Amino acid sequence: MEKQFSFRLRHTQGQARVGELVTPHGVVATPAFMPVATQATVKTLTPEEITAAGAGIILGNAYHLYLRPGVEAVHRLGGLHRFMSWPSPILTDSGGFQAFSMGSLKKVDDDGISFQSHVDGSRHRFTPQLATRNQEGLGADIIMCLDQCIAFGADRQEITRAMQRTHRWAEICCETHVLSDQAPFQALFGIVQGGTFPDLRAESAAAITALPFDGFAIGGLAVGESKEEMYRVTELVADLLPADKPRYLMGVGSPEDLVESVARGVDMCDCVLPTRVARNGALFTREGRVNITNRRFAEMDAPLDPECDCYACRNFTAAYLWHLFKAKEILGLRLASLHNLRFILRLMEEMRQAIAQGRFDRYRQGFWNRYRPTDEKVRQQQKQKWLAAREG
RNA sequence: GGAGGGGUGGGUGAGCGGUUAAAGCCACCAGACUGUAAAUCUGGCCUCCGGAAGGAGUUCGCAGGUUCGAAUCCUGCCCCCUCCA
Repeated sequence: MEKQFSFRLRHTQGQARVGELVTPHGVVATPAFMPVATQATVKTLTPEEITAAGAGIILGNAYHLYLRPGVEAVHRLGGLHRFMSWPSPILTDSGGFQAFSMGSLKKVDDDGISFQSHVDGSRHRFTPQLATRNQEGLGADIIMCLDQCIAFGADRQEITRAMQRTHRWAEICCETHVLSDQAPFQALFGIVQGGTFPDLRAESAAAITALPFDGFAIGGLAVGESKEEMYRVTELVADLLPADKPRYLMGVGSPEDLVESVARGVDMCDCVLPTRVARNGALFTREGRVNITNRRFAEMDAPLDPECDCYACRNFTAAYLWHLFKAKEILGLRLASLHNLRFILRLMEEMRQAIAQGRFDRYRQGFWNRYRPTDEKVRQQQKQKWLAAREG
């Protein structure tokens, strides 16, 4: 049976590209941002709301769904789309990233990842085969290879070993998936690793693009390196990926990073940032991020962002959002999530349009003329503190 | 009228002679969050100087006293609460 997945490149301007992902659940315009629905839900939002915000594809997580409610359960309940009542395309992550983010609960060897459930402490093991079968069982439109993600700061030897494992696992995922009866309905993406070492990235890109993948992801970024480094590696890898396949930069999603990634030829991104940050009161505006809990919003009798067309900004004042957050009302989390998602998805729409019309450079410049990102030093400091707090 | 308990920083509430400008929690003020162990975490929060380290000055109902030293002990006064009449 013929593969029900393809990628069509429509326009390019410089490195930036506009295209379409054709999947069994519909066509997605790229560059696309995928809101993250880790546990079969984009936290606080309904599928209708996510769609209304402009999302054409979302990301689910095979690690979390494997643990709860279980791949078999989702399968029996009609697959992930039906289970969560999401009609559009879904991409699932393999669980490789969890092995990175869950610290002491996991142990990686050459053949897979052994880990303890963060839910009940039970012991499990993911191999490339199982990670692939899990995602086949969930029924996503696009599934990801199991890979090993390494934190920034690891030494070259460790990065190399993780990269080599990722390559070996990629072969196994390909071999496993091609035999599946799901193969015609699912795209399989490989993941390039290699940290911030240019030669390792090149080596990884060569190894991964040699395999019969439907698309290619850049993994192992946004894990602590500076933005300059992240952009540098993104550019380097994107240039080494085939032009006729989609390129997916994993885990990236601040407004400025999306603009810079698209400028370097990235077609897909996903990120928890817009929704997570929203739940903590940080909202995107054209000028940068603001904390809605700040005193200055207490009596602002106007939308947070008058230029925003999201449900929250069309219907409520900043003062009301401030109140909801101060009172810890659930609606605040929902409206904030809706706003940030709409901000990001609109940014993507605007970029697609700008590229198609050959004015992306100007658009990008216009973005930077207004947008002030968070101070890099502050980010690094707080990140360290966050990690320390989680350990202790 | 009789018996007892208590008054601590915006709130609550530890402390009961020095290591206490005074725990913790809440509130308040700010910051962070990038393939979600996240509606979480980190700072600040008497006043003044300092970016910070730190320094100086005023604090534990009010007024006296004991002591080298008091939120902590003593005396008086003012409030509050519980039980019995």
